[in-house]
Amino acid sequence: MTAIPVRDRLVDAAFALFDERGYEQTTADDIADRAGVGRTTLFRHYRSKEDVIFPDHDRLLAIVKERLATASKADTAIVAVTETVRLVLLRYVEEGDRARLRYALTSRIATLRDREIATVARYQRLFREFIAEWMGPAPGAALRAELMAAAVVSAHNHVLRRWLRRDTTEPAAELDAAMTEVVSLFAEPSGGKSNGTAVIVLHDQRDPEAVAATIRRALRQRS
Amino acid sequence: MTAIPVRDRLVDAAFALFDERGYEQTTADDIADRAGVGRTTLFRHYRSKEDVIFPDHDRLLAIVKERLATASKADTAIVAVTETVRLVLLRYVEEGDRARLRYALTSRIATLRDREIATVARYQRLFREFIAEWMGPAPGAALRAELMAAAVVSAHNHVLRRWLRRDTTEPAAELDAAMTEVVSLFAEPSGGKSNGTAVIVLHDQRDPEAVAATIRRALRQRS
DNA sequence: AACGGTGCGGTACCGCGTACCATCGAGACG
DNA sequence: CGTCTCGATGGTACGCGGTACCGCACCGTT
Repeated sequence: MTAIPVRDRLVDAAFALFDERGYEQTTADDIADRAGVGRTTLFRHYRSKEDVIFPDHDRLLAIVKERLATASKADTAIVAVTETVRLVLLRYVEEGDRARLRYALTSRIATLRDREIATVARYQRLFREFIAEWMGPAPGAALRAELMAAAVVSAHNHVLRRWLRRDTTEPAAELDAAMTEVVSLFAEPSGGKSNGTAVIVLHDQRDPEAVAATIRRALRQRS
Repeated sequence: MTAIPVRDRLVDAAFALFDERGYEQTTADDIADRAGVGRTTLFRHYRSKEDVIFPDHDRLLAIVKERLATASKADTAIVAVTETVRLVLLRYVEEGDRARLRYALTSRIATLRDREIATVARYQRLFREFIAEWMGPAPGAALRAELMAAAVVSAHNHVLRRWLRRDTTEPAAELDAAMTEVVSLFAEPSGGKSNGTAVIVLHDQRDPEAVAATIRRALRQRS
């Protein structure tokens, strides 16, 4: 009769009840009852009441870790990060309206919002460790790795939220653009060791003084 | 006899017990008992068991909000952010060993770590809103504001953790350096509107090609 | 001395999460 | 076909965090 697995029935019941009565007004018994199972079974499949409406982060975290680990070539590090972030974004997008309903809940309920933030921090940690290893033990690299990891995750969340709010229908393209901006923020000059004088002539829509200021800043940050 | 206020006694008891038995092995009754009060009194002063060992974030959040709100001059926006971040850092540093003990706990106990992360996110939100308003409704400003807020908070946390781990004795100076790096990352050319061609001649220790690449990147991120 | 406010303790209750045990159904095997 | 095993389920009881409510003692005021 009910070919739908217990886990899925619990998820459906939880989303429906949270939407109807609100999160705090829904007890674990309510969810189990609507799913047609006992309360024990609920906690057997999900660690907590919150877990029911959150995707399987453990699995996705493992995927991210694996994806980053299998990219040791120094040159492809940024590519690995970008592709991994896109992978995570697409996971959410695939969920469709379910992700939007979760977003509506996390926007209203402080408990769920905190939970979401905590999981995001775990992703950020993976990216930070990867970037830090990629940058090596240079002085200031730890800070730069932390800043870059934060930027990567923020870019992802920014685009994801825009998609959740239906502000965009092309989340993948927007993520690429956002990641391009992130990479350009942290781009370092290539490691050429020779000394010299640079003379650059360029056409730009802005005030030459402003351009010169930009250049001075860009070079200063490298020293 | 006991001139020490109830609130402080509870904090002392909580830190001591968490350190001795661990967080989960300590019940709310244990804390109240050691503080010489009833369990009811504990929850009258602190919203939850976790709250006892966390500083008064509500108050500090209000201070941050107020500090940012009283800085509308466009030119001093970065200064306002920097000074506000330093203000928060000094709050922690003033706590001394108590902050370090809390750090030891948040490093081990997932529940407390998640709590800490959630509060940090609230600070980040304040900075994001302030920076976004400062940047105005320009296209891409929302993303840049989010990235910058994340960077500001990450820089703060990076330096704070270094101080907590006794990796530095000059947290304020290190924060200034970190914030300088953050600002340089996000520095924009001044808003001159005129068109023109820039010719720049500069002396630099690096390969002219590398310098040119840096400049192209710096200008591209503006478009 | 009567009064009201304030801080505290005690009790009861709800709900989450865990531990433990009983049960049932689907094969495996004699 | 009977029985045994095993995995999944349900039920019960418990610990603990957090809330609501009530009663009490200690204040200063009038």
